[in-house]
This record gives sequence, structure tokens and C-alpha cells, in this order.
Amino acid sequence: MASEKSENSRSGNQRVTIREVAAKAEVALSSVSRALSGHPDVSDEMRKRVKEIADELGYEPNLVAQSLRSGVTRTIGFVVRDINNPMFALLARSCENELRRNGYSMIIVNSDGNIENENRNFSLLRRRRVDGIIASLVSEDSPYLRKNLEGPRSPIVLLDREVKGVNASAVLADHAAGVHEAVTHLINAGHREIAFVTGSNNVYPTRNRLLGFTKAFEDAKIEMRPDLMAIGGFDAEYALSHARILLRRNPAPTAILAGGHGALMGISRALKESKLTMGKEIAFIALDQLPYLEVFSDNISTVYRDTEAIGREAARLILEGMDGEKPRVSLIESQFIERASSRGGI
Amino acid sequence: MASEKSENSRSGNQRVTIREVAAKAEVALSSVSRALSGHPDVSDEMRKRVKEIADELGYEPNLVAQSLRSGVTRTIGFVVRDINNPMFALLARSCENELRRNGYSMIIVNSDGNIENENRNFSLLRRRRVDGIIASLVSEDSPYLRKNLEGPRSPIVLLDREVKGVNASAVLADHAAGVHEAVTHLINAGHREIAFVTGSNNVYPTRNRLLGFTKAFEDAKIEMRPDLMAIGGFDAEYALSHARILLRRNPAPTAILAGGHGALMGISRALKESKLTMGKEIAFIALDQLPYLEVFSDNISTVYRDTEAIGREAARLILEGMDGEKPRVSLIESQFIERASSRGGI
DNA sequence: TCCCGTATTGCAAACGTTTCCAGTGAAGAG
DNA sequence: CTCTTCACTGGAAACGTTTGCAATACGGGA
Repeated sequence: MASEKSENSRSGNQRVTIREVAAKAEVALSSVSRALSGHPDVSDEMRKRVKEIADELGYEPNLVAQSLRSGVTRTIGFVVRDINNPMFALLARSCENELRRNGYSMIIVNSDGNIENENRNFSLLRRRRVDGIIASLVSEDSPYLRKNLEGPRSPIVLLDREVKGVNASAVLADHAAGVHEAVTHLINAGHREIAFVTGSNNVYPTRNRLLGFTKAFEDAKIEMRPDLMAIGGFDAEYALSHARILLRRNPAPTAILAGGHGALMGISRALKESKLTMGKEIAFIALDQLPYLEVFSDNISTVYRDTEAIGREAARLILEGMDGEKPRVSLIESQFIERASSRGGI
Repeated sequence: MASEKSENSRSGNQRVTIREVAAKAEVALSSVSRALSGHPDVSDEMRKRVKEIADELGYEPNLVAQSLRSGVTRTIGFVVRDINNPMFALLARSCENELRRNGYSMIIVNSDGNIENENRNFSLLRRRRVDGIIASLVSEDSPYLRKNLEGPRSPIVLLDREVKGVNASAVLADHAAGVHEAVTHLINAGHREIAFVTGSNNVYPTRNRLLGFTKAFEDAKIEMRPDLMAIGGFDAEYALSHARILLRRNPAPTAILAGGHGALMGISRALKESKLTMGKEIAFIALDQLPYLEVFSDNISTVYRDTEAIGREAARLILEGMDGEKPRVSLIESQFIERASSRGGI
């Protein structure tokens, strides 16, 4: 039965290599390589001839082989805390755009909020020999962090994270300024019972927002109400349950700040349950102008930062790093944008 | 006492290779390779010894070299029509999840709705020698399509696209069923002037939705109103300008369907301009339950399909394809979900 | 005793590039 | 006319793995 071995179907899958181009052009491998990669030591005639034949054969260089030999993969790894965060699509897009314009591809790996996953993701990217890593860390005090950020390695850009003593660039938003503006606005409108629901403070944005929050009270010489603050979870469930509790207090908060996507979802549900309308019975401000708000909720006051600028800047910092420049921190401003939802409540 | 200095990972930028592991373990390169890759022809003692030393040195295999030698990159390319579409984050997440669980990474490349970009993206992924491509094409009749989808190549999965005569798997949503249900619902409620604003029909979803739309009229033995259909652009600007025109007609439409994210944005703006409220003066249905709707617009009737299932299914189909199985088409159902916005208008 | 199968190991050839180095011929300088 | 320089070109050695094949040792069956 086994009298004949069938020609493997994959044998037709053979790709054109530089060797075949060289053979057909009757020149050396090295000349083809030089001609196609723009090396200066090539005559015009040679370059023209090689390019023609490469086109004719449909030659597409093997990036894997190029990477192995040259030590450069032209790939950037993007470690994302939670790919489902709506800010992420916008950020990733502008970042990928900027990288692609510079000849780099982006590999996205999702940690799903889990530090074990995050650690595995760093290892994977190292094994892939990416030229740089952009990371939105799950937490700033994970036990694996030192190993992943220290030592000689390809450049790293942290997104909205502050890790002491590591030699990495970072893009930091100045959340504090926008929050300060927002809270001052509320205080001036007569609010005293201002609630704040946000994620845990093991990441920079929460800490930085708190800074702006407390400073606004200090500057106004008004006592802050720590019992109106719920700091601990980025998920909607956390926000929902804590918002419920806060709204039942007596006196009830007259204004409420939502720190991020999950908080926004949870709080808006709690308000609906209590039949409270933003901008009427209670003032509401969302920290971060989430992209979906523009569709239906264009009346929600927000603290805005330019997400696309953050992505672009991250790309630029990593490109700089690969150029051998020293790591640096880039600050992105934020501002309070007043709309209808932050009225009322008083 | 071993006499070698254990300068470990810190010694320069050099990464530890299989060679150093072999040297320290005093065995051959090939034995290290076999021990670590789970090859059967390895004694327990050898495997244990090699693993220990590899751990000790912090050896992380070079995936680039592995890929070159083995011809397998364990990487999937994801060509996305427009990374900014909110459906995409959800889809990409579930897809990446499923792929990662099977040991694959995902490279995302964005075409930004442009067929030249798309063509370049296909070429880039081929040069990277990805093991498979998942593609959400810009259009089904781009001049580059044949070149990119035909011939011997790694397996391809098309997302909601139908290209005749190519040997590729596909995940198709059964939009028609859901739209049929939705339109029938409107007709039964007494609607006759039903408008439909959607993207161009050079992609499957538009054509398939139209199928459901017209069939609903046929089944009800009611004449359709082709002049109430605006088919041509996925962007919000197109939808806005055409919705304006449609709303000014006499008689005005009593119900309106929005095909996709852009249509939803444009139409909702036009309605606001005309001071029409969904569910009161006019009935409204969104085709696709966009992820942000659940936050603030949970009263909008939609035609729903399980986006995460689509991502998972795409991953499975590409895994199948790499396993050597024949391409196949997987159908995802859709259904009308009635909420407040589709009332009124009559 | 001899032979052979089995289990394990090492050697060396790939994979497809880039890049160092040496070689070639022609042109310019003396 | 010879020597040097210049502008190319070709040959071959990497890059870090996997893998086919040969070599070895050991034990058991004849």
C-alpha cells in the first residue's frame, strides 16, 4: 500500500528565499541582501537588477531570520492590565499607529488584572526578544516586578505607573490638577459632602487623584470627609455596593466622583436604583472622559486627559529608548470639563 | 566547590543561551534542547539536571531562533478593519484569551479602513511568518484580496466576511435572523415607514442585514420603502447627514434602524437635533448591541450577537486550520432584544 | 559467547538572514 | 608604468535553536 509517498501538500508552501533570488540574478547572497536593505556599497545596476528579480519572484524577506541574525525584532510588547478597559482601545490605536509609522509592530498581551499572568507575559515578551516593552502594570508592588523591570534589558515605558528606583521611562497623567479643579468647583458651588469611589491605591492614578482631592479641601480650608471615600476596587461590583452604602448615609453625599470605568458603571447603577438623577438631586463627575460617553452621555462632567496623546507619547518614549537615549518621564495634563451632571445636589 | 564564577544574568547585556546551559551541565546542546522541550528520548536524571541548571542560570529560550529552525512562530496575526470599533475590544479579548491558552500570541495590525494599509498589513504578517491570520477585511472586493487570500499559505479565518472561491474559514453572524425579527416586530406594531441607515454593502453584514430587512416586508406582504434606506457609510458623519434628510421627509419615518457604531452615533445626534426621543416620537433599534450601551443606554432595543463567542470561535477555527483540518464556516446566531426605544412612533 | 534491540547521548547540519573580510578591476596619482 | 585608492562583489562565518543520524552502553535471547 505504501508504494508511493504522496508529495506533501506543504511542499507547495515553500517560500521564496534570498538564495533563489541570488541564483536567478546570478549574484552572491550577500549582494542581494545589501541591494534590498539599502546598504550603500551597491552599484545602481546591481540594485536595480536585484529588485526587479525579487519583485518578479515575489520575494518577501523572512523577518524571523533577519531578527535572529541582527538581534533586532522590530517588535514592541504591550502588557495591558485589562484589555477590556475602554480607554485602552484609543490608547492602543494611537500607539500602534505611531509605532507602525516607524516600522515597528506591536504584540499585545493581556494580564486580566492578575499579577501571575503579568509575570508570564513579561517572560513571554523576553523570550520573543522584543525590542521594547510598554506596560500598564496591574500593581506597583507585585513581587515579580523587580525581576521584570531591573537589570540589563530592552527599554521599558510605564503607563501611568510609578515604580521607585527602576530605570524606565513613564507617561504620567497629571490627574491631581484636574481633580483639584473639579473638587474646587464643587466646593464653590456649596458642596461639603463629596463622595469618592475609586480603585485601589497601589497604582499611581488613584494616589495622584487623592492628592488633588485632599488638596482641594485644604486650599478651601474645609474639612475633608474621609468616611465618604471608598478606595479599593476598579470593578463595577465594588463601586455598586459601596455607592449603595454611601447613598444611604445621613447626611447623604451631595456630590460623587467616579474614578474610572468600573466606578462609573457601578455608581450610575446605584443612582438609578435610588432614583437619583445626575445634575438634579446629586452632582456627578467622572474621572476620565471615557470614550463611550460622547455617544449618549454628553452631559456628564469629566476630568479629561488626551488618551491618544498618551499612546503617541508612549510610542515616542520607547523609540527614544531604543535609540539609546536615557529614560525620562513625560507628563500629560488633565482638566475639568464642566457639563450638566455636576450641577444640582445642593 | 565549583570553580566557575556565577556572574549570572548581570554579566553584560548578553542573554544566557542553550550553549551556556550545556557547558555548565557538561552535556551536549542537543541534550539540553531535548530535556527542556519534553522530548521523550531523555533520561529522568538528565532532564532533572538540565532543568535545575537552566533555572539557576535564568535561561529563557530564544523564540526567534526556535521559530527559524522549526518553522513555527506560535504567533497569530489579527488584521483589523478599524481598531476603534468598540466591538473589537471585546472580540480581541476573547480571541487572545483562547489563543494564549493554546500557547499562541497575537499580533494586531490596524488597517484604519484603508485597503492599501490592509494590503501592507498582510505582507507584514507574511514576512513575520505568522502561523495563521484572522482578518476583518475592509472590503470584500479590494484588488489585493486575491493575492492575499489565495495560493498556498498559512490558514486564514475571515470575520463576518464572505469572499467567493477562497479556501478560508469564516465566522459569520446570522444578522438576517435578528433583523427579520426586529422589523417584523415593528411592522406588527403598525410601522410602515421604517428607515435604515447603514454602511456600504461591499461587506457581508450589510448585505445580510438587508436580506433580513427585505424578507420581513415580503413575509408581511407589505411594500418596502427603498427611499428610506441610506446604505453607504460606516462613519457617524454619513449617518448624521442622511438621518437629517430622512427625518425631514413627509411622511417622516416612524421607526429607524442603525447599522453599527457609526450609524448609532450619527442618528442619535440627528434625533437630538430634531428633538425626537427614542421610544416616544420615534421607534429606534440598534443593530449590534454595542458594549457601551449597557452603561447608560440600557433602554435601547438591539439585535444582539455574542461578540465574545465570535472571538473564541475565530481562535478555534484558526487552531483547527493549523492542525491541518479543512476550512469551515461557523455561524453565530443573532436575536432581537426588545427594550423601551423601539416603542412609540405610532 | 555473540548478536541485536533499546535507551540514551553527542555531533553536525540545517533554518534564512546579515556582515566581516578578502579579493577584483578600474581609475587616478606620481 | 606602477602603485594606491576606491567602489564593488563574493565567500563564509555567525545568530540560537531543532533534529536526523551515528555512536555508545547495556541487557537479554539464542
